Amino acid sequence: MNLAKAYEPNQYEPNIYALWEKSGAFRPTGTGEPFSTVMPPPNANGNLHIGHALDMGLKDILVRYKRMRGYDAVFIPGADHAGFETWVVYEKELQKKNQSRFDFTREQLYSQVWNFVEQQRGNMELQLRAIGTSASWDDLVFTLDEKVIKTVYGTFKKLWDDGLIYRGERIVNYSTKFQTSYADIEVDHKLEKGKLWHIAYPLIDKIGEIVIATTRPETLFGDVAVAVHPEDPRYKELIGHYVQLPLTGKEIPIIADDYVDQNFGTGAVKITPAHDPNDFEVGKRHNLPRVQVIDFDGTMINTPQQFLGLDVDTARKRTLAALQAEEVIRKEEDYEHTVGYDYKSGLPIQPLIKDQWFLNIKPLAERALQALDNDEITFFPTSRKNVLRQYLENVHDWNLSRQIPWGIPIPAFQNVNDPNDWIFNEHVDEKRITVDGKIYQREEDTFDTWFSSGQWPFITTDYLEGGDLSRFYPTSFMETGTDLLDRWIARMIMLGLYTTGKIPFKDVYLHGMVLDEHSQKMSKSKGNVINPMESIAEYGSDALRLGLIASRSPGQNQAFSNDRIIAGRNFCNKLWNIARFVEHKLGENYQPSQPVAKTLADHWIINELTAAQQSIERALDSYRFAEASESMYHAIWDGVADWYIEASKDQDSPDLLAWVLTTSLKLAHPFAPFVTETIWQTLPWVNSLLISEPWPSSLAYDDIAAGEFSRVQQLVTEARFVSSSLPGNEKYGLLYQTDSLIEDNKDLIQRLAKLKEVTRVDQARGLRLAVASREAWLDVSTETLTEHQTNLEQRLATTHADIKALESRLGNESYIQKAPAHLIEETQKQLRDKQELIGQLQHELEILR
RNA sequence: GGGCGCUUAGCUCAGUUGGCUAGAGCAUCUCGUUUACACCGAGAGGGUCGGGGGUUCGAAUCCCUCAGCGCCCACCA
Repeated sequence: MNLAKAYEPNQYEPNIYALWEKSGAFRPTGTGEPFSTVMPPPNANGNLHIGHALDMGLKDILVRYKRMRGYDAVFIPGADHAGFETWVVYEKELQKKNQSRFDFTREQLYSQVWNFVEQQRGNMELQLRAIGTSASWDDLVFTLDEKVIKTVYGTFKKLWDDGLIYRGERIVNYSTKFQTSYADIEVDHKLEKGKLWHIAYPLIDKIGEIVIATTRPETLFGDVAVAVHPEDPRYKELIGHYVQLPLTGKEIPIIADDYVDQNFGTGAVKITPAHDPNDFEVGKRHNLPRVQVIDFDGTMINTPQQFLGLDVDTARKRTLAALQAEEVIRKEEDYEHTVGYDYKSGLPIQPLIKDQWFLNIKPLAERALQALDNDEITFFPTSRKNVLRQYLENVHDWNLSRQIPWGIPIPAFQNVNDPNDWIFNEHVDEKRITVDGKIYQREEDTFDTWFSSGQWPFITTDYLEGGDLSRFYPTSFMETGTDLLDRWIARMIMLGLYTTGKIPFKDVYLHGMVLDEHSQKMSKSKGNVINPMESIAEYGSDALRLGLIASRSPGQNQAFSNDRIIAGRNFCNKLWNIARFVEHKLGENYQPSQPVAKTLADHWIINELTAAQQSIERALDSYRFAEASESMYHAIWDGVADWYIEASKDQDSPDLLAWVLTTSLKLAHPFAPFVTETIWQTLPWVNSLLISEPWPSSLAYDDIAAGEFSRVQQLVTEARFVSSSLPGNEKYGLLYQTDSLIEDNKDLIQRLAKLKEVTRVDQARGLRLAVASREAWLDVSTETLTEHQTNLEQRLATTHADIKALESRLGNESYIQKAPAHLIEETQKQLRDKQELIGQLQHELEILR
């Protein structure tokens, strides 16, 4: 088969993927030790970004590697309904049509979004195929599949029965833009320069005033008290007295509470239970009323007429103006504090009171901490374990409720006659149900997406049901972005341990962000996004994968640019051309016999590839992807292409050449699946899929012969180096006296070192090559030789310095006593070599003088 | 206020428990059309591993300290 001169990935990739998929190669084989990894489900209606390509690439390398090593390997794919994310997109669609969520019932909205997602869902899955993901598609799970909902309800019920679920009125993080509450970790905290206003509240039954300090004057209308520290001498006597709230005339009490810090602000705090979590707690302790002045849509309510309906920002300005007019602002100071922002809209989060479902997660977190303490889960990088521990030690109750229709409905019903009577029931498609003669109305909220995602490993493996894939739980390898450590990894560990009693995965690998070439975050607005699909179209899927994993270490954000993809593309082309050479050399009908090493180069390349294989294994077994890929890259490019292929032009060893090609393809396959399989399919002697081939097995070789080839290399390298440093671009001849290595490899040496000829002579002349244990001269004229003298002198000087260093190391008694024997031996050998070299160089200089 | 990480060649980064002359890709310079590949080959230059101190026979690697940068967590108005 004639291969084109350059590898054109687009011509082959889709067919190769189809070939794999049709053959069933992605499915677990059922034999061997189980190895499993679960896909962090990409948004079903989204497009893959560069992070996904890295994410999937890393897992796919491992799965392909394990598969070849004989594991019963599975990569379980998924698709995420991405509750809130998708909802935000869909709500925009509604707005375009001038519609609002309030025009529809939950069921109507749910089915509308379902259709919306369904239309675009194929996209993401096609893209996963384009990046070469060898996922077991038959086992794909969508996060709204029935079995997911069933399992989630089961978990919810268990938590409910264990008394860990409660419904309560709390201050929640509320997005007034999207009209839903958030979990704590979905709030972005930003440090901001603001103001602290000191406002005087006049006393009612006494002369004087009390000055409070606040950053949020607009919430003043919701004030129900002023709190001071019980021991504060400034205010002690005022406790129990009343003040008049400016602008409203409302009378509110001065109360005492330990929570107040005497040293902050004025030592007097306005208490607004409806709009501040601390105040909420104070309010509960003192049995204060709650006055909500900011509505769920972000506008003012329950205020004097002039402020009604204003947005928070405007309300603040007008309030301040009004207070100014009443002359009650005593001071205005600059103040830096953190403000919570909606991670999606960028608008401030409002703390508002809402009835929500909470999970008391402390007991689950404690269990997870135990697992961490027992090292049941290994983290890559290890430092993330402490980050996770810190998070687990500080978790607060988890707000599970979301006020959006696109998600898994919370299976709870409320007694219409008794608001405190809630029951668990799965009939969420009915608005009202009757149980024991009582009528119950359903909860309209849905679950936080992460509540179901947190159960992903045991859902996708059907562990609770004991399904076909249940043997894969706990999963072997979990890999995702560092940003998901708390929102996903932590929850999977907690919910996995709680529900199954087992850790959900043994190893966690976290990758950093893929940044642009200037280490900036990629974003559409900056226009610095590298689109994986465009890269694939231009350079090929393998090129992208190779480029992404190069020089990348776990947990570290790293810059990325097209250069790396191009380097990957070039490597694929190199592989391609190796194959082209080999196939041409072997002929169209070649059928290999058992390969046996004959030439020195044969022994050497077996040694090289075996060493590379071992280093790839070591690296991949500890998830050092970049290192594994680098070993593979250099073994093939430097070892196979630059030396072995060149050598094989002179010394024929067809069976071994075939072995070298197939071994190279196998070693490269996890990293560059498409090009290796494409080549594999062109080999006249194979009738299989590379993806299902076993990992290479070793071949016998002779260490000494391999070492001999290294000596040829040394000679060649020296001849090249000296030739290139000589004036002009002549080809020189090589002269030698008695040297069987040179004698036996004349042609090879001549070709590799680009020599005019290699000749045996009785009387040597010219320039002696500085290679230990070799007697060889470049046949140069006397003039050239003279010009080369400074060169020689320099080498002599550096060699002297080297010898000195080695001698002093060996002269150090502590070194001899404490350093390992092999190191000392090595040092001694180095010294001997250098000494021999210096003898040769000195001899050369004497001749010149 | 806590925690994590980074500082190594012009650029972007590797460097596993301390141990060969500290590496890679890209970039730079010189030479080259040898029947796989110019998406190539051969060769070269370029680093006191952020500063200082310590432990050690030996430190980019471990410890202390200083400086600069980045990220995450946190309900003090």
